[in-house]
Amino acid sequence: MGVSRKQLARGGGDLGLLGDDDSGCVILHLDMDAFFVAVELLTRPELRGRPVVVGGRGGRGVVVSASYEAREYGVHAAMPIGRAEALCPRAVFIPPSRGLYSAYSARVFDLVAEVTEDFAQVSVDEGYLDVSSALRRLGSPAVIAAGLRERIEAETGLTASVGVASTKVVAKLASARAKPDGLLVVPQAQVDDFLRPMPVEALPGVGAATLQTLSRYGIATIGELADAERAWAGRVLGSHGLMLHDFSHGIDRRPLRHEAKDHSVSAEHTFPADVWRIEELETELLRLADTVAGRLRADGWAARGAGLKYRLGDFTTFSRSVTLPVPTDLAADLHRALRPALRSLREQHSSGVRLLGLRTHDLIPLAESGRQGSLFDPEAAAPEDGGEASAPVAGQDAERREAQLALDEVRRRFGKTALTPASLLRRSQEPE
DNA sequence: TCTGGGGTCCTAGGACCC
DNA sequence: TCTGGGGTCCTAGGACCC
Repeated sequence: MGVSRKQLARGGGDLGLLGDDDSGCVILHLDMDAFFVAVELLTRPELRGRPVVVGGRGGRGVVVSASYEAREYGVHAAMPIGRAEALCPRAVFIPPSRGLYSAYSARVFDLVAEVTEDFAQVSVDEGYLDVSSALRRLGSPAVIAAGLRERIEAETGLTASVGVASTKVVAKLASARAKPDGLLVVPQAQVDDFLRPMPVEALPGVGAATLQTLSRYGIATIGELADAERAWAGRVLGSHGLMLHDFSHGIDRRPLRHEAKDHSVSAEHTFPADVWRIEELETELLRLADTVAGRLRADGWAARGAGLKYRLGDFTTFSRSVTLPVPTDLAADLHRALRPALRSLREQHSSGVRLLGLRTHDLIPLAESGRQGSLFDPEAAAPEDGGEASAPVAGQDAERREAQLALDEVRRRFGKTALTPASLLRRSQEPE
């Protein structure tokens, strides 16, 4: 597989940064170009070259992905769909098909894994590679990056941009600069020249709040942050500030792959119009519980904690969380645990509700065995003082089976689409 | 123009125990 | 009777990312 000089120069040639000195630049950041839109275009090639926007759910949706043609009109991700329509009325709007994107994502990361096992996928369309162990087999980092881009395009029809540098933060900024369909190497000697002119908000970790704080102190570029004292950044922004100051010098202490501390599974729903009736809120709570519980079971987790997210029409958001009496992966348990919180929030705040969310946290893995009731680890269920367990394991087993049977029966009778939350609700109220 | 959905990480205060 | 500090758990909220 030959890598042309031309391809190496794409996206970076005008900066004069690219080139032979990729020594030590073993970190690659791979970022698919307008990924969701690009996948849609594979099956609708007639839309190529036109402004295309993936996003939707009429009314309250946001832009998930916009083609580069649409971006010319100022359309970008996270923008309300209504505004995108106003900016670019002739754009084609496509509702997202997440399953399809996951399938293409898997194909892309299969190709990544052929380069090196030492990679970290950070989202469907983005990941980091450490190619130090692949150098002897595949060539220099720039050659590896170019080869990977070629293979992805050949095998999937999708284009990716790649940044090559010695740290994650610089590689990420490099791939952003290379977009679309580009490759950029930032040699170690040129990191400062590359970073300093950029706006601070280009740094990952600088969002609206941090940007406001920094601008209060007259800091607008990465160079200005780099010139500030590190200790000052720590005083103003805490540990976050220390990391950002490091970033501004191209220093990134984060490991390539880091194990998440707080794994969680959640679901949320924004209503088409604000909801006022408690019955409707409880129905939605049950629907969310069923979604989350199903995913917990599919992934083999039980939750020790559960939380409610409650957002009013004016966007003020409240959260309530509880520690569950016993770890669970059942919708009925989650619903029962959070219903009192929902009711009390409804009483405290009389205005309409825009969004309801349910999150489970403190997840523990279920035992692998097919043993029924393996969910309930006696140690977790029993009080430490050795006194009487608050929830005898056998009783929990029975309840678990019963609740599952109830859910299954409703599904059998009404089918999945007609999940009849009302009947589920009735059942889940019975234990009380 | 009016703000999705699924996540992670951090901080801070109060309860409780030693 | 008053006063400690450290550690851990729990909860609420905020910031950020894709």
